[in-house]
Amino acid sequence: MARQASARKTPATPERTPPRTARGARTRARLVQAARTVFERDGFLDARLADITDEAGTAAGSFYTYFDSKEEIFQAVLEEIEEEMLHPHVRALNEGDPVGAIAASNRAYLESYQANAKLMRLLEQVATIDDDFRELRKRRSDAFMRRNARAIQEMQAAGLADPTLNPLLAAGALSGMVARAAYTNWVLGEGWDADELADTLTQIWVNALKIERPAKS
Amino acid sequence: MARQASARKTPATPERTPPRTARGARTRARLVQAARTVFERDGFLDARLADITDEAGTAAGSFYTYFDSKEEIFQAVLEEIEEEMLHPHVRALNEGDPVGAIAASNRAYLESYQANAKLMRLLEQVATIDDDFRELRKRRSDAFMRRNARAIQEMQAAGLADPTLNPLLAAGALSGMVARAAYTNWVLGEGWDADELADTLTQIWVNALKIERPAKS
Amino acid sequence: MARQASARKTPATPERTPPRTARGARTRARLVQAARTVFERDGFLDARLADITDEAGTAAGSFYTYFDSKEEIFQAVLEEIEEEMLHPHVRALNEGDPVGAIAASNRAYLESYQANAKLMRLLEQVATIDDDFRELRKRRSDAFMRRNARAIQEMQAAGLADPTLNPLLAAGALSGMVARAAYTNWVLGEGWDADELADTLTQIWVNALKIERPAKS
Amino acid sequence: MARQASARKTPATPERTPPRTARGARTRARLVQAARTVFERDGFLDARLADITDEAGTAAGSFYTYFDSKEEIFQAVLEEIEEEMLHPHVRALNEGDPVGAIAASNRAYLESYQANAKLMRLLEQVATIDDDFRELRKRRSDAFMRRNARAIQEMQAAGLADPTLNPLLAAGALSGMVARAAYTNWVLGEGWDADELADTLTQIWVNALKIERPAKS
DNA sequence: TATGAATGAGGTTTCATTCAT
DNA sequence: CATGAATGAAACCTCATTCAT
Repeated sequence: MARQASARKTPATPERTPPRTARGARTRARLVQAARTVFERDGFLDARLADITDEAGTAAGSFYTYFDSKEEIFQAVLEEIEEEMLHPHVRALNEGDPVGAIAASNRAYLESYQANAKLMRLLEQVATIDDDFRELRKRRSDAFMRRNARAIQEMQAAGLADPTLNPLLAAGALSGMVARAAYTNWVLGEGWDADELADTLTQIWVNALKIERPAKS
Repeated sequence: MARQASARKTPATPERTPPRTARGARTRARLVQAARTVFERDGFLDARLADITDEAGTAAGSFYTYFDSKEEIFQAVLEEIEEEMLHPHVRALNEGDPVGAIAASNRAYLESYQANAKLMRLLEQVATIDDDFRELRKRRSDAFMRRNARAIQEMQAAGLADPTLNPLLAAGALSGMVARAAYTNWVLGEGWDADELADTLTQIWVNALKIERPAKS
Repeated sequence: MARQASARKTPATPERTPPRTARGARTRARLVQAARTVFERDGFLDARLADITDEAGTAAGSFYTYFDSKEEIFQAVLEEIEEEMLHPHVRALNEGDPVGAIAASNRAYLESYQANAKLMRLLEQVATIDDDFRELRKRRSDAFMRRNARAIQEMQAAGLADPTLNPLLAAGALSGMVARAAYTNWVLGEGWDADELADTLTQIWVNALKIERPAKS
Repeated sequence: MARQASARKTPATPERTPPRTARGARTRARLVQAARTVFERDGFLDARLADITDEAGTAAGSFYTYFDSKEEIFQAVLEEIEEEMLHPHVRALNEGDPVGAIAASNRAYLESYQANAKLMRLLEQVATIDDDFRELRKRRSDAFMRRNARAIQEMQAAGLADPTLNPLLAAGALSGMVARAAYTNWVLGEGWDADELADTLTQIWVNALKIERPAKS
């Protein structure tokens, strides 16, 4: 009796037989789109599966053709927007112009955050609720941090940055600062001016690392 | 999953006839203590009122003698520990030794955060779930931020800090940095060394403000 | 998230905090009574928990105050009628009059079976569906069988029964024969005359064991 | 739990347009084979049509090309194995050697039961659940019983068996005994030795009928 | 015929909240 | 005030069955 409950909500297991039909793909896409709408409107917790299927215009049962849980469809929502959402900006802290690189990086992060503010708020909520997503988020910012740490090290090696700073910690702290500022401004609705904020963050970053502006202004 | 949609109960109305008898006061205290235990163990969402009354050793119905909702008892938990938890540290950014003051402030914040890590994680969760608590938290960090902004302004006026920084934004960014670092380290479990972290944060703060170390105290 | 499912349907764990109130005891009793009614009317499979709570006149949720599953309340139904149902008859195969003892035993079994035919049919169904109840039933008939085996051995030792029979197997086979005949007659509705059936079973039993009728008739 | 209430689909109407093409015949056969596998593995109740079509490697919808219900395909499974399963043994109770005939009959029954134990368990379950299959099973054992009854009558007429026994009832009881013993041993897993069991059953049968061993064959 | 997605009724389960004792 | 049982509105999830391709 009693069918075993199959393992649930695993961002670690994205495998699931994808739709084998064009119609299936369309339905799945409608569900993911609907989920995003509902999640952004109601938050993860208050979203009911029925809301999602209603919004998608499918029967309640159809949800389970593609997903096992709210977590799983949330995962799908995230994947769908991975690119537009994930810091696509840190290209080059270590070009010829470190200050410009930092400014560009910060600006890119803030813009992307602002553009996806609803989603970021959502992520913040889910990370708070679900350990798997917390881990996911942590892994991502760790990667981001490590990249920044490397950049700092290189600047230190090049004699451009304060050599007494622990590069990993400094990277962690400064990356966190930017992330937190974005959160404060667009999720909590602080109401800072986006440009001023970007400038101040960059200024702090540059000051903190004691970056020597090369000859040029 | 389920979990009823969180009814908005306002932390703005903490008034409620307090227990009239000694027995009542004791029961209420047991409930608050139990709530803290359960919240810290299971998180706000997964905590059921039944868990709390069980832990407190009272009947389910007794809960409503003192509280109207989970939010309200959470509020009570927060109040009970207001002192031990809330930045008891920002005493003196503007003493004669600004660097020392910043270092002390940061250290105090981190220590307090570490000591109450479970609770902070909890607050983070609840703020994510309940608009009223989000507001509450924001008001608090706003206050903190404004105090720091004033201190920065004073240092700028005294010629001790980079005058080109927007003091409000800088205060917001740097306060957020410290808060985020604490969260990363003790909620997400980053595993940084507490002393090194404190030192680095202070160093960044000092660098960022370009604080001139006075001749030496 | 997601509260763990607590272990289910265990006839092995009859422990559960009993009602602490008279009202509670009454409600529980009403539920068990209702369950019996519904089970006997609809069978175990087709009985819905809602049917039971409706019949008992309680709210749907009240079921879970006392039971975790349909299996568990079925267990309670069984316990409630343990005495009236369970072969309370095999007192004395080994009295002075073995034939009379066998006749009495068989007759008692058949009468009890007939009186509880609906329930026996139910048990048969549940044992077929649920391994735990299959085990339960097996343990019971094993005990019955062993008692009979002992009686047979004693008769063999006393020179009253065919000494070449394996007593355990013979006891198993003959006990099973009676049980099966009862099942055939009152569950499958064979329509044999109860007295004739009892006589024939006894006659077979006596013949099979080659019991020497003592001097008397 | 759930499991839709078993819709009564009548084994009495096995007629259904048989597959018109060779491919159709193959698909149908694959389904029946798969059904047997799944039924034996999971039991009738826990078998889902999806399990069967998966196992058969066909689409879910294809099921309905050949069957209307789980009951109907179960019926087909039974028909497919009618021969190997159904008492192919009662050839000759009434030959010159009644004891030998009984022994052979019992042995054959037991062997066949053991060989198809999984299926017998299944039948037991389904007969418990579905009235039509209960009827089916009853009709079969009735037939078996009547044949045995005739044999007993003949032996009685020939002066070879206890003339005071009601031949129908005795046949019913003794046939049931064998069936029950087989069930106990191979479905409930009693663990008796097959040969000893066969010998004991035969011995009981012979004793019960008081069969006079003829001078010797 | 075969396919595989879509459907939705039906049942279960949870738990905040009320209420009689 | 305390108790602990009763309530019932939500939600979830399954799977036989239908249907467009």
